[in-house]
Amino acid sequence: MKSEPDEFSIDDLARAKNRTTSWFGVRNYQARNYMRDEMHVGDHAFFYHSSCPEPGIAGLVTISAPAHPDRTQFDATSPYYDPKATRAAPRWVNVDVTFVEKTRLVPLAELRGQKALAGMLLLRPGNRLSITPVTAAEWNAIVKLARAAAPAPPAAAAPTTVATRRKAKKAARP
DNA sequence: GCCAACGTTGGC
DNA sequence: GCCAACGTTGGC
Repeated sequence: MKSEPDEFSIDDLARAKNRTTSWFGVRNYQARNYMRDEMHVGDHAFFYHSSCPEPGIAGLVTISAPAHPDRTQFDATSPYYDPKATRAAPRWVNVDVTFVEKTRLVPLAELRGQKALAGMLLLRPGNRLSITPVTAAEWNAIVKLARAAAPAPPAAAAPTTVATRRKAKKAARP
């Protein structure tokens, strides 16, 4: 489950009341359907930080309430307001998620390097879905990764190319 | 900030 | 139902 940490991070969830939040704001039918049809109380999920300097898996959560109408769709002051949704016929639902554990940040690039995750939906090129299913094998592989030490960073910075030096020089001009 | 890859909208 | 235009996502 993706969230932009600027909006709501794993630390925000850890601080939230009952360490729980409604996963509001999903406005994609496929992602909604996963919450509505596939996610059950007690299921586990990864908390993924997206659209940020270091995208990747940041922690583990559990589903603590089944899908119910997303309140923000009725709130005209919310960025997630949907004028076509009515209380009689809500269009958007969300589950509740509860904090389980903050892990080390497992970067997207590291996930991409894992053979065991080659088929993972999250990593599929062009994938934009904010909620995607995880197989048991993928779950286990990632939890193992998260518990392992982070791989050592490269010993030295990448060598500067002529092109990037030119660019830097150009940018430095008054 | 750029851009590729999608999803949604709305005219026809 | 088609499809072009437009908006959004999200990595880089």
